[in-house]
Amino acid sequence: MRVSRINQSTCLGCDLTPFCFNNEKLKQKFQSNSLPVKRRFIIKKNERLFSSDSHFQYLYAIEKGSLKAVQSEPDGTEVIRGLYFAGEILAYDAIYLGYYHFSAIALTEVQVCMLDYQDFLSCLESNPELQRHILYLISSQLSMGSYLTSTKADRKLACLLLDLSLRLHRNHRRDEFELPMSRQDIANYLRLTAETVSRIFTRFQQNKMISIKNKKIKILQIDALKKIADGLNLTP
Amino acid sequence: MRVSRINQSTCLGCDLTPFCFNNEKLKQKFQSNSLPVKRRFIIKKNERLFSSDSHFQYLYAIEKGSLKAVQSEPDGTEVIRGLYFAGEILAYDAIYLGYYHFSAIALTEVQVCMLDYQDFLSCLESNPELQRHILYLISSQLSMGSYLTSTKADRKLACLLLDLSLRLHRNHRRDEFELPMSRQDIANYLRLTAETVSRIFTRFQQNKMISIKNKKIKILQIDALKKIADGLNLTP
DNA sequence: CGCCGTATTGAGCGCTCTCAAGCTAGGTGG
DNA sequence: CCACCTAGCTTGAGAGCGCTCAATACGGCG
Repeated sequence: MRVSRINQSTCLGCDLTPFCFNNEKLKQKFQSNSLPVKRRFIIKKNERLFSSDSHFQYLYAIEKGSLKAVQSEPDGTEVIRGLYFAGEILAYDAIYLGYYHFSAIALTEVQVCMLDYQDFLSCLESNPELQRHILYLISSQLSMGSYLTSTKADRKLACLLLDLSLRLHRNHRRDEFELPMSRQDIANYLRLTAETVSRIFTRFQQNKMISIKNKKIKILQIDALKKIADGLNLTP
Repeated sequence: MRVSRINQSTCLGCDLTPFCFNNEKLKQKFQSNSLPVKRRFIIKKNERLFSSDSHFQYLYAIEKGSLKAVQSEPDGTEVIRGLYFAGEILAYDAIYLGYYHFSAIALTEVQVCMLDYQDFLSCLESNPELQRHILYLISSQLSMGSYLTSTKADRKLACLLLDLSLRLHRNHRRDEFELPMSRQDIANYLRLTAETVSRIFTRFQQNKMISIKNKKIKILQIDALKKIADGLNLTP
């Protein structure tokens, strides 16, 4: 992994910012020598943050950019098991397993911050607010990507677009955004083919629900999109 | 909800047993008046433990029996979002939402134990071991049911059978067990139809991988079943 | 024994996949 | 500047898997 250390002062924040180990609040509570080891760095597009099956030691906070979680199937194919965006924490599932469940690969240039899990646990002991917060954060992961179980391709794609429109900008929805991934990656994540994704995109455009220019997406009728995401066909 | 209080001495254990509030270890640490409110009771088959959208207050530990997590879709249909078995804790996802995401309905007679979440958090503050344990438990939920995203019906069903063979007996695999649910429930959970489930069951039997007598399942060739679960067709 | 909900089996349809052929955008070199 | 190249995207035709609808078989229970 190529690592460029960057200035500490450039922190862009994440889900743990209110409890960040750099915060003055926490500095007062702990001796500074007990603060978690922390490094912040940038990886380039298509580079790997960590590899599947490697030993779990760090949680990663994404400050900027997007990542995909890639898992190898027994038959050799690779499936995308998750998408992660700026502000989010990566690798909660490894807490249980003890190793990373998947490889994390940058979809764009990515700025991350690594948190030593053991140090994190030490911090947790004397910080009840952080205890509550981390349970809250992990709990939120349980309902993520539940739309993947849908059997309808247009429904899955509508859900993904709504998901992206929120999560690409730290849960502030925007009706205009840039797809951080290829059609093939979208298809892989949704368990479809790139052809099907392409066909549904054109259908959505014909219905004037969205417009697409390369990777630039604009949601034109969010209510119509939400109806499809809810499994309600416009023409039942 | 009909509730039959039962004797405290009949506790059958759960994932939190090593840290149970009844444990002598913990009794020594806390004043007994600060111990979480706790009730243990039994609900009958098809009865509801809690309802979707109702206010989250309790986590539930299943001591005995099986439950399904049922969610209503906007179009009125109901989908099964999860299955829960003896020893497991229910409703982690509600921590984030503040309300229950789904209704929990008993597939069999069920014995549960309710844990007030606020009291649980209070307990957590002074118990670092429990802090680690609860993160471990919630983390384990993140990889649960990941096979639902598979697109192949036989693969999903093979995964479910292997899942059940483990989780029905507190993670001790048995090659012989009783299906706790109907074909329709299986189909609903796997996002298939009851007909497809039935057809695949007969195919699995013809291949001598399993035998079925009503709800009694016996796994005859676990390796063959695992190959299908891994997405490796026997005749590629 | 007869009833009714559940499970199995069959025939035909539709959605998504497969395979194959164009198309577009962005980059390279003459 | 433009011809070319390549990877990604789009579009089309046909096949396959799971769904729909319908009929039949089974099993628990009165």
